[in-house]
Amino acid sequence: MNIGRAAELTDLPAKTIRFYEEIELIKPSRASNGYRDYSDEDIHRLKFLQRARSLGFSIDECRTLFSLYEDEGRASADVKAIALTKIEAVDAKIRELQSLRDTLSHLAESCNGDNRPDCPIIRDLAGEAS
Amino acid sequence: MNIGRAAELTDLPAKTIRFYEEIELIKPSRASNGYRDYSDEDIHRLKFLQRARSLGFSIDECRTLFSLYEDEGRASADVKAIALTKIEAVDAKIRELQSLRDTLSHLAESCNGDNRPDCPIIRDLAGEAS
DNA sequence: GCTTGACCTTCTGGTTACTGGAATGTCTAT
DNA sequence: ATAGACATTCCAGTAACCAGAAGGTCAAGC
Repeated sequence: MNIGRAAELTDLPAKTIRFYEEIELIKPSRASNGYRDYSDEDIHRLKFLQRARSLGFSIDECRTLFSLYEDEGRASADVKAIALTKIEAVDAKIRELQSLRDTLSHLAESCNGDNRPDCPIIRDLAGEAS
Repeated sequence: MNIGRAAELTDLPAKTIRFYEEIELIKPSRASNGYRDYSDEDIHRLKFLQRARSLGFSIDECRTLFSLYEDEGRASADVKAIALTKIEAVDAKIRELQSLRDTLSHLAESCNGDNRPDCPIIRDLAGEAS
């Protein structure tokens, strides 16, 4: 099937699908007219990618997940380890953003938000003690 | 003063300081030997940038904050609006990450993490119903 | 005067994961 | 024959830098 149909089925933009081919995540065959021709197996891989990416895994992690997927002798511990590492990274990011959020709200709350120029946010950025 | 000293004072890598010049956030003068020469005012601007970036403001937002900083007739409401918008964006990102985290922990928890190949995480990615 | 090492310069290319657009070719239907 | 929807490749741009190469400058020590 053509790339347009593959895009529909996988919820991925055609551009992205071509990109995945360029970085060798998939290797669809070509029809006689030069158009890419996606098999059900290709679609399956693309869906796998779509899901993994939406779960926050990087392209490189997707490669690893792919190889585990294809490895019938895999240990589920290896897959779980990747997931746990990702969870830790997400947690760290959340903590970072929450701390950011706290600082920003403190600053915003202390600002009158009126017509006058005096502003604790600007003072903070300028390094002046509040 | 030289870029190395500016880097020390502002907690920014020299590479980053050169980059900020390239995108015209600062315009240090040059000494006769061609070396960049940073004034106290330059350092002040760099520190402002460092702080604003660490608070999560984009380079473009930094430009706006700079112009507000320099505008003696600014309304603090304008600054506050930027901060509030940023807080909303941070909140949205946090919510997104938390939802991600939930999905990932569910998957991880349901995985034995042993030597056997059977793995609900892989099954999920492969689109198989659990 | 010469060397060494630390510092500076510019320039190019890489990072992540795409996205947009131009120029061109193909298919399908009227 | 022509229009419109699709496909192709290739180039460039996004955000905010970082790494490294090739080379110039400076201060200290011998």
